[in-house]
Amino acid sequence: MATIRDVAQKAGVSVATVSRVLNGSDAVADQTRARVERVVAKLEYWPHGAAQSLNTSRTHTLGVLLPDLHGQFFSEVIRGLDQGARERGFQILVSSAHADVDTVMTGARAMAGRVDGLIVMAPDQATMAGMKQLAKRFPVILLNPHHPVEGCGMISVANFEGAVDIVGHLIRSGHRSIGIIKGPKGNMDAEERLRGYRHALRKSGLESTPAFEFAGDFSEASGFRAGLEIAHLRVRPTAVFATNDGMATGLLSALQQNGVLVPQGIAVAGFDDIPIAQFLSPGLTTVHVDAFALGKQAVQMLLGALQEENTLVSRHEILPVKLILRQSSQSQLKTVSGPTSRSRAASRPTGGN
Amino acid sequence: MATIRDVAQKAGVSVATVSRVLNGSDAVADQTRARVERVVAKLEYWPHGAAQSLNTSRTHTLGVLLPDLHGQFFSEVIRGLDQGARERGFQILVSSAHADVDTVMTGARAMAGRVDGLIVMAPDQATMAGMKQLAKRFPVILLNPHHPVEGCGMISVANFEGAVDIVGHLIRSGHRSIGIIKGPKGNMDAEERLRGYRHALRKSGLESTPAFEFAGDFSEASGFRAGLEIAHLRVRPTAVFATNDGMATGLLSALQQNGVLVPQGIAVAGFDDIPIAQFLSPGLTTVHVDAFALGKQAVQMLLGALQEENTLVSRHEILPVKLILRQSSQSQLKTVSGPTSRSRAASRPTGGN
DNA sequence: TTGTATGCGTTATCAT
DNA sequence: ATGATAACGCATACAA
Repeated sequence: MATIRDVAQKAGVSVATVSRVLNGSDAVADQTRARVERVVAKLEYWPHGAAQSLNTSRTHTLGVLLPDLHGQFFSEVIRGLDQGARERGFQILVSSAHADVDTVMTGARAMAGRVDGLIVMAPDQATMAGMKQLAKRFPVILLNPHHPVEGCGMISVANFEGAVDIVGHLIRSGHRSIGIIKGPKGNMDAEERLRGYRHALRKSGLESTPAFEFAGDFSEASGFRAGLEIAHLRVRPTAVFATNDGMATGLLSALQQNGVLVPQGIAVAGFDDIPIAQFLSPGLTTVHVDAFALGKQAVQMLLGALQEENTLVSRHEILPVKLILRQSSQSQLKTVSGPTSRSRAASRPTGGN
Repeated sequence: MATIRDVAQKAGVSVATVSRVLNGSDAVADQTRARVERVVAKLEYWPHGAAQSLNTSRTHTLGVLLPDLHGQFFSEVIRGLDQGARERGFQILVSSAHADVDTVMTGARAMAGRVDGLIVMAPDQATMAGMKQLAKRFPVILLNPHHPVEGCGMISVANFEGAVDIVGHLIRSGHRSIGIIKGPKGNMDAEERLRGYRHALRKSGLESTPAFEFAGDFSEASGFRAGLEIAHLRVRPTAVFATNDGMATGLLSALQQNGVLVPQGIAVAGFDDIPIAQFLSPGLTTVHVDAFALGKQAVQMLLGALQEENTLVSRHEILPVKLILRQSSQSQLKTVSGPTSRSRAASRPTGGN
């Protein structure tokens, strides 16, 4: 491939002049500019990114460190990141599947000299250890960090508030026996949503019983498993709060396969409002989190920090959430008396309880 | 941050020696190696990626160019790409939302000198123009390209075969009036699936009527719109093939909201087998595409090409697909005589015809 | 307005 | 076994 020297030679000018033309410097004669541009086009010259960043110390790239989670929520965040970046002429360098501190640091290490800043998604308890060290090296934005870190920008979803809201909604709808499907251990979103659930119960004089706190890991399959468990319970809760929509999807599926009607038999609520939530049947009551905005906002914060140094000292923003009411929580509790719902079976009863 | 020179100075050796230690050269005394390693650790020295790639001409990074589409399928492909890459010590540089040739080329241009190769996802008719030019500059892998390009590696999903398969299944189930929800224009997957649909009909002596070919763009919302249209039809097809699962999700939702039972009233089939497909109710009959494997395979092909030059000349692999039968297509056509299904209503009939 | 020369942080070649 | 030094491709301070 042609280098800047090839262009200079063929245009009969110095490399400095070519560089000026390329970078839009005004101090160059129109005539020579035209000549250089012609050669650039003919040679199909593209500047070498690594060489550029080597002496400008700017890469126009943002590093993104992801945990192993997948699903629609994360993919929306990444879309937001990418779009926010491209709007400002940046690209994103991704490294994912980070379980422990070591893999995170290895990923970050490979980004040294290749990124202008770092966005770390959902570092859990285990991976938080490295964040402080990273912050010495790059400007760092933490998304939903397990706890605050000095020197890092942070954006958190209003998990606690959202959980309080949605559980409050279930309580106001008349439910007194409300279960929860928890998320992965050590995960901040999971912990905060659980805390909000317990808080809302306590606030209303209800007790949170361990028997109705079901294990989950944010995957559809884990929601399905919890759903099976619930369907076969002798005494079921009248409502279940799945701490993310993926698990709510699995939960709905398990309940319906076992002849438990939603919302008549059990009300179901989720969290995240992923795109398909409104297309489930029944439509899923959930807490809307604008994942796309979360990504975009993170990029903006990071890019802001790149312009004016030292603006990043432990800045912490909260992304608000919003309750979305759909059919899955519209239970008419008064008309349901027995432990099981009325006898009309679900469309595909494949088992019972 | 510390550079290799700082390390060399503090360790009392030359930069060459430090470089040897870092790159595991054997020609260095144990004693000096230990000394250098100690200094590296103390200074927290991390090599500068851009500088390394400047003279090795290796970046250990793969560029990924994405179209504007999103959804679970794409996010799975990206997971596959990322995991395939990280297993071989590579990272991926992402640039998405490419509508036309110009934005694609701009994205690619920003990757010059920063990547060892390129993976371009689903270039449609409009963006195909630039591929040949890209291939002169990087090793390029095309995923589901609109048409073959000389000099590019290619991996395509067996779209045509899958569509023939699934429509054949509907026909074998007794359906003679089968509709389709089409994908975006110019998109290869969409075109091939449509072609397969028509082929399967023709093969069985059925006619494809324009009236039963509904517009769509692979989004849930477009599937929902098509579903509304179908629900309100005077004469409905007895089965509908949505050309991806996202649209099938929207379709199911619209049908159920309008009191059309699936599969009793209408059988539904999708394409892709995204993770939630099995958790929809009814479970979605679809064509399984291993999106994760697609991504991983693309990386393998690209890395293979990086090792042995010239192995990439128009190599074309096909990713096989597999029919997945679930409840959404289990119609008992014989027992259904009228234009509407039997009287037992859907769980939430909010409208109907 | 243009050219020369230096340096960005590495790796690799060639001496020693 | 180790060190000096020339690239890698570009931007820029300084000279002209």
